[in-house]
Amino acid sequence: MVPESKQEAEANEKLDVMRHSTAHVMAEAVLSMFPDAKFGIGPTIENGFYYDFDLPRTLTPDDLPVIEEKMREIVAADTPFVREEMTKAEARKLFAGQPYKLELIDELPEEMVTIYRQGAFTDMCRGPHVGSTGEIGAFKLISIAGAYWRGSEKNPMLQRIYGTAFNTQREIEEYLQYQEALKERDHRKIGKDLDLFVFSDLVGKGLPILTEKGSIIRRELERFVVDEEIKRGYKHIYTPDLAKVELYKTSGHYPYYKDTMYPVMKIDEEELILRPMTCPHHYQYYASQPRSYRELPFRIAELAKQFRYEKSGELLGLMRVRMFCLADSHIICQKEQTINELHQVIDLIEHVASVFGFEHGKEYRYRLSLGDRKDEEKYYKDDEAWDYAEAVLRDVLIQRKTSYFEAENEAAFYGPKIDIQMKNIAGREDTAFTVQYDFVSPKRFGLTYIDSDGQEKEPIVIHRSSIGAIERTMAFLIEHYAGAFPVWLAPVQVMVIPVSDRHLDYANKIGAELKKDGVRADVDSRSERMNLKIRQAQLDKVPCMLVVGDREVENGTVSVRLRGGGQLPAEPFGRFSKAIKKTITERARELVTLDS
RNA sequence: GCCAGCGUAGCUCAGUGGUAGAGCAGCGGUUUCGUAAACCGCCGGUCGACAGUUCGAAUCUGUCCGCUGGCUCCA
Repeated sequence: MVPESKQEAEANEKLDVMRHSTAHVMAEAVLSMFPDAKFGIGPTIENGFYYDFDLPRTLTPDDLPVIEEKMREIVAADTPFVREEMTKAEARKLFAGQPYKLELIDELPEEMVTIYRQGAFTDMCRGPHVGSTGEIGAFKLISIAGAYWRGSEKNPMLQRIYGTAFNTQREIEEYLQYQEALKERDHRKIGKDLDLFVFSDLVGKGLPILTEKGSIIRRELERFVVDEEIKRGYKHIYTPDLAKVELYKTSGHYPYYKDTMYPVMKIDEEELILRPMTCPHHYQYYASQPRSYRELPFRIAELAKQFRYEKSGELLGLMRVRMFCLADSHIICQKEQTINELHQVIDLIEHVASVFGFEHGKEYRYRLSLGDRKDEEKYYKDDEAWDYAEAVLRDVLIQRKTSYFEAENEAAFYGPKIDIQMKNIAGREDTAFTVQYDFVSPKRFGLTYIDSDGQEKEPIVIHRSSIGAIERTMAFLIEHYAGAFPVWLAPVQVMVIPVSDRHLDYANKIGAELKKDGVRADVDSRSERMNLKIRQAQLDKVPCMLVVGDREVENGTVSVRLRGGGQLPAEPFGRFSKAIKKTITERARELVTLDS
């Protein structure tokens, strides 16, 4: 998101053209292997390209080097890319045996289409392309995947080949090495290495078990958010994870969520479901008594477990699960209070993000998620309310002078939202936090308040999550810190390491004192060498190691080794203890700062 | 859910038709050591599950379960 210079922009554009041409060369290679191949589309993507094919047999990874070899021959032959224009009628004749291309031709608004030929391969394509196949740089085919034609599961599934291309072989190697390095940050790998969470086939997929260490992190996050919200005027409550299905029919969620809800449980003439959302429970709390305008904004918050059926192929570690805990809230307010409330919500989210060290424009970006007036299946019908709500959210973002992007067809059924989008290590973007404007629920539930003029009026609801779904936020944090958590989140904050067994008493005394003060300190009392203990504490990413030997016992000091490898001179224990406690309460990201 | 690949000890992995191996971890011992791996020994697996082919299956086939990469979907 750093603005690129003119030269960079030109170089990137050139690279993009070359990648697109590489996709065409791959298509030619595939055509030579399968003369009956039907072609889908073959665009460029970040770092490479893909092409979708309908082939007489499924591809295996062994096919990739064969295709690559064929591609190299095409590049070596240095055949020119030839551009041609023709009428749609002519194009239909040319692509008579290509049903997918015919479909695309039919949908083009222009009368003329452009085609590119190179060697035996002809494709309908806007271009541009490199002059000839010899201009193609270094490339490598990466993987095979299934992909529905035009992205709809109702369409046939095509075979997609992903490839990467750069100007030089060296850049490819660097890129591949970088990809390998990213795998080391994958929260699933770190979760296993640091023993943060596990899965059991018997418990079920998408249902993580947090270990003791993982649970410490979660508890810290929960304490942090609950305290912060209570400070900011939220009422923190508990509501049941189950509800009668009628609740969700009343709320209007049922038709939109029935595919993602778990089946109804019938018991004693009642029909219960595991809740996919918390909102209707919160409305029932609000509606339990008549409300005055003096009580608004009425901010209800809960760490709410929610249950959603996600297709098995969509599950991803802690990032995508079937039961998650959302730091959820519903703010019921007067229409004229919404803008101020929205600012306060975003202030809270930005505060949380800054404590985590997530930077706007780097780790996250704002997405204004809009509805689609024409899609009455997916969105509640009320054009005027949509226009108003979208304008309010847009104004809030503009008032904050923050950059954002707009996305059509990403809203909730009850209104537009501002989503805080974060990228995971694999480059996939997900919603971390969300703020939603809801003009539907108050009507559905008959939520009202008595205004100062004694009239009964309809409020607005703002749905929001402050630290998002805790599982997902943990996943983002694990990847963000690569497992090296700031002290307040670290499962073990201090590891006391005696140099030899005779220093154990002193080590235990220090450990006990830290624990008494609420510091998560462990003593590595095994009969092992100090070097091994240091190594293990390093691998476990323990922020502070206190090495204690003869010198420390004698002087009542500790020798502080920091996770980064940095080492502080021997410190009086009291001074270290004070410093670490300060680091923890402040939720600082520095490991320890010793006052002079 | 769909397409493809994968599943061997707690972890990382070797073993491709003749009946299972390494390193680390764990356990027992020796060592008592100053900032990222001391040494010796031991234990550990119905090779994801179930069916089939075969004289014989970790290895071949089928079904199921799980994981990985995509597609679709989403906090």
